[in-house]
Amino acid sequence: MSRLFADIIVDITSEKLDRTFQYLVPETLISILKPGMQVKIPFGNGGRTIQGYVIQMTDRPTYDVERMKEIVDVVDAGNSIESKLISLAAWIREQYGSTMIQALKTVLPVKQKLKQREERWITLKISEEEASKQLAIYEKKHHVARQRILQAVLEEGKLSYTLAVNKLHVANNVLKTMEDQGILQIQAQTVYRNPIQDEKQSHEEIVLNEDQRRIAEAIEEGWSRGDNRPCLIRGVTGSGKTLIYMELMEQIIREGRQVILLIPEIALTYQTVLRFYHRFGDKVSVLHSRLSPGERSDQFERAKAGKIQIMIGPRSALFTPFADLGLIVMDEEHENSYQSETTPCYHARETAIARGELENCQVVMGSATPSVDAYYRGKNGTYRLFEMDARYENRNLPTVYTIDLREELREGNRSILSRKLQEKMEQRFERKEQMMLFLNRRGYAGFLSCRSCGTVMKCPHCDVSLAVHRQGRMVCHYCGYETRQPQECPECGSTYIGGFRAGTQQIEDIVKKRFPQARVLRMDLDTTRKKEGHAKILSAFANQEADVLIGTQMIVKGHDFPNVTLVGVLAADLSLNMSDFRASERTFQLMTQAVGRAGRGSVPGEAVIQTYQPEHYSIMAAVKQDYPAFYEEEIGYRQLLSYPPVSNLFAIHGSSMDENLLEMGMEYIKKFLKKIDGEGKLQMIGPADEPVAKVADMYRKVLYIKQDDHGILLKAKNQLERYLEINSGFKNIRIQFEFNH
DNA sequence: GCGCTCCGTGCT
DNA sequence: GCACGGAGCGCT
Repeated sequence: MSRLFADIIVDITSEKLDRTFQYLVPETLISILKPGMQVKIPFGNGGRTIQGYVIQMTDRPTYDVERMKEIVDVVDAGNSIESKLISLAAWIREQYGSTMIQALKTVLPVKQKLKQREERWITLKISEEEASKQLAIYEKKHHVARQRILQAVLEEGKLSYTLAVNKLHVANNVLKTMEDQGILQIQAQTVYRNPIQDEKQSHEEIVLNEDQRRIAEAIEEGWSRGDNRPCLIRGVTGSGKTLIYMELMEQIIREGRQVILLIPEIALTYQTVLRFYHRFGDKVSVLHSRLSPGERSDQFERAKAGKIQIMIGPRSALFTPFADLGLIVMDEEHENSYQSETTPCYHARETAIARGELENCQVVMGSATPSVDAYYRGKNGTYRLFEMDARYENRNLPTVYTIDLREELREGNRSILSRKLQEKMEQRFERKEQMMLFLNRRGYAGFLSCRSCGTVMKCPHCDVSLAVHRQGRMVCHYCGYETRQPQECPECGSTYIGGFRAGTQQIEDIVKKRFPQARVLRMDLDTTRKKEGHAKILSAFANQEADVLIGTQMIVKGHDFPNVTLVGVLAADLSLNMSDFRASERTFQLMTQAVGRAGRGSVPGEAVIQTYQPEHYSIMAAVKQDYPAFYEEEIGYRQLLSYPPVSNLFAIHGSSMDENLLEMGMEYIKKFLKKIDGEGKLQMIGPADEPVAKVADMYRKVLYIKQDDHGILLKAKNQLERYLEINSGFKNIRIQFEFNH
């Protein structure tokens, strides 16, 4: 009879031990033991017993069986926070395809060495006079190391410990002895940084308006009768969703439970956090990307110890180890920063709901423009859907002008600024009001369109636009279809045909040339690369040090400038023609946000949207700020083409330094999937090059699989995982999985 | 993370 | 030659 072995991870919180160790499974545990379980194992030479997590079980040993130790026992972790988070890691692993270690590391952050945030200082404990005497004694005794150190402390007064050891070559034990003798003092300054500065908590009474109260009460009423479905609030910008969150949070805190508030990284500004701090005081803590891993685990420790009740942060805050988590709030649910870009590629929305189910906690999401996925589930009853259409303080919607760029060209205006936009800009300069010009450019692969009739070159098989590559090639990133770039438009025959490639820099030049008096600020990757560059530009603009702010997506997300009364969208099509089935959705969201930026103060705002496709539903709906209209159109297309959320799309991403090997590997994967899929249930597209086909010398390909039933896809994924593991041919290919991304 | 071994250092 | 203690290693 063959023996059973278990790969066990010993202690995830230590960097040095983030790998597995193999143990024998005793007879008595064979039928009980499962991956994810906590076990007691002997570890190290001292024969001590510690706890570990079973990652996977196998009958093939990878270590000398003679030297292998046996699992002692299974630990009943019961309801501990760790065991809940480990179940969540197991869920992530299953859903998104990664190793258990990767999943565990995502969920339980690795502790950094303590020394990183500890700076030790050496000072004199005796008077300088006594020190001089001591120095003479050392000289006599030929204690050179002690002489050196004492001399240095006498001169400097204060000496860094690491400097003393490294530069002065003084051994640690020497310093220890001198400390013991009462000559030196070694102080460790542990820097605990609370991200929020101490500010006064104002207990101002906040009153919800009728709409807000209605929704808050409805949600709470549902909870009280045991309805644990996630809640989705669609409320137009300025309808006061935050107040509803606060009301619900207050309720949960009163019950003695804790809350996680997820917000997109980009919205994590001081002002946002301050609002919650004012309301909830030092119960609140904040995570953000600037925190070092050590500081991050500090925050998690504080949460675990019950020192805070509310954690605010980006998607990783989702894994805060609260003992009795009662509510996860997810603001701006549609934001794509909720999608993890590194393995495991989890989505915070789905993962939040999974955690909610595991820990019996509620999930509330909100957005002015919910993702089609979430709204679809709201409509079909998987989520509870609440809608608010009235604007808070009854501010008016901005007036929106749609400009057809084809017409502009026909009438002889080749500038990127339409005549309407120029006219509106002129007015703002006269009235000393501010304006924003928004270029929704993302990625580098441009598309090709006819400047005369607006026709966009599309893939004949996939209904996505073709991406322009070098040497006049056009490629479909979904199926790999490739064609030569035409010299004239296939629809109207015009030769005025080209890719749209203007950047923010060019636009800045054009604006300065047209309006020499303009004070212009530009915000894009170049100008925000420097530390705090982002905040500097925004505050300069807020202080009205400039009239025009030109930028990409980042300028339209969550920043309120009361004096901005005009927003210009330079080319709405740029995000519309990305080769991606979510292009329309993203365009609608961006347009809606952009338009929403105009007129946040008392003066009514205006917006100009320039486009080659003014009749496109996502632009027409954005102009009217009409989410339901957009959704109805969009879901129709998704249904027609079997895209998520109606169907499921499973992506297998492969990357390798060796292009041929990668191509072969991806074909093998396809063959394997065809083999296990006897009835032809899996609809495969590709393999094809990724939109960016080569990154840092790694070639990248992708294979898509469509299937209505998520379960069938999961099964195929699990079988494929086993296949990849067994076949050594895949050693030099990195395979990543993604669901519905 | 923890115990073990190795080795530099201090002292006689 | 011996005692001490820190650094680094390996743990299945």
